[in-house]
Amino acid sequence: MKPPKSLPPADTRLSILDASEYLFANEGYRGTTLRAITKRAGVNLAAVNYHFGSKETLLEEVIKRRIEPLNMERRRRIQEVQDLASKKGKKPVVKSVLQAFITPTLEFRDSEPGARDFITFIGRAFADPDDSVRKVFVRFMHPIFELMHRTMCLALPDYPADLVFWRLQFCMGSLFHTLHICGDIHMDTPNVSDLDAASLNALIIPYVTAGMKA
Amino acid sequence: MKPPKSLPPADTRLSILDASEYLFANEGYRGTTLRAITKRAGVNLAAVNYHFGSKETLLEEVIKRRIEPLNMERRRRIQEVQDLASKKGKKPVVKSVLQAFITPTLEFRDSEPGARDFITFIGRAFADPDDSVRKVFVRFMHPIFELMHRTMCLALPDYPADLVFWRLQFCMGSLFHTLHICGDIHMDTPNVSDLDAASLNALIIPYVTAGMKA
DNA sequence: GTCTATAGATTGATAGAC
DNA sequence: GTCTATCAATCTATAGAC
Repeated sequence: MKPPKSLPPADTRLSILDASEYLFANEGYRGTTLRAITKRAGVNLAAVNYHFGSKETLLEEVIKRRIEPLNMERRRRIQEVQDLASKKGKKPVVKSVLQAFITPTLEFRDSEPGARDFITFIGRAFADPDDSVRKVFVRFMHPIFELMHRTMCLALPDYPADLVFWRLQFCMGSLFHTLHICGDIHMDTPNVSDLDAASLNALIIPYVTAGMKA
Repeated sequence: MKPPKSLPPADTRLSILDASEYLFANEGYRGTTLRAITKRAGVNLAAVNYHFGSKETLLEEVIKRRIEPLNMERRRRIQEVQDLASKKGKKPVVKSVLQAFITPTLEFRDSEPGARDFITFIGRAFADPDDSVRKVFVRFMHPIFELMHRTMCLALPDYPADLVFWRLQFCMGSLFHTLHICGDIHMDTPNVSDLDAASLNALIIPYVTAGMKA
């Protein structure tokens, strides 16, 4: 044990990121003021502009911090499903492709403190009325969605690419809706917020798999 | 033809409702200022508070105007499916129950000018970071969702009510996501915004039906 | 009912001392 | 790097003339 040196160092930059993540997820980007962020982070108001330059740059950093490792894992699993299939000279399995995207999303939610807030944020992000929020998320998600689409087209070679595109959109809709209703700290929706990753996964995978193959 | 009397009368109250609907859908409730509304409506800034009392009451009226007739039609169709089934001594058909909710939603979108904006608004509403928006929509939607749940439980008597609940949520997620990506005037998503009600219906119904029965 | 003018509060951002 | 103080712009809402 180190001897206690005055106050804990508490990285200012990190505190701001954590506080912003919580507030952006639960009050929205527009509904979150720099004053609310710095108060929650326990830092000075001017610190946000010193460390991040602007509220918009802060948004970008909040998103980037979590989505890059998450997308890395998604990409790894999708690639794995594709490689395993091609090694056996078979098509990828629809269910496995969907799991490669959805399961790490749900697991990430329970993996570390704060990640749950971010996942709620994702759930709202594509419907966010604020342009800047949607644009940042779309920019990060577009490549991985393209990969999903290509892989799913391999799994369902007889389906038109447009149909696969729309069905993937329906899957995304189900997932995002689930993520934000589970994260809604303001609404009193009983038996919704207390499900863990495994239970949600067990509920959603059979549904989207059947819909995709319909 | 009447002789032109100075300027067209242009009901102030109605102009405000139409302008608010458009702006709430496309810029969000928080992102829409009373100044933007009155400018678009071509009326004086003070008119909003004179006719509606507050921005929040205006929100309520914008939603109520469209959702009451829409929910009436949904209720009528769900009831019809249920009655027809019980008259034949059979279970309601899963696909018909889903259609009774989804099809009027999509048809409403193309039924009159402005309705499309409102449907986009619905698509975003349940993920809206603003409490007041979610609360108003939830209040209007809760009874009709309960009716859907009861009817779907009749259609799938061997499925636990909780499972039916979650699968209905997944259906709602797919529908809402579709509604707002189709209405996104800011994002450049090709071959998304130009689909009519019938095409969307033909895409989504087989998907949600298969998922529901999975 | 419609208008101008403005109150009163809040916002993101910054200048400058320490 | 952190702080106080403050600017300039914005917001909702209202008072009061017409």
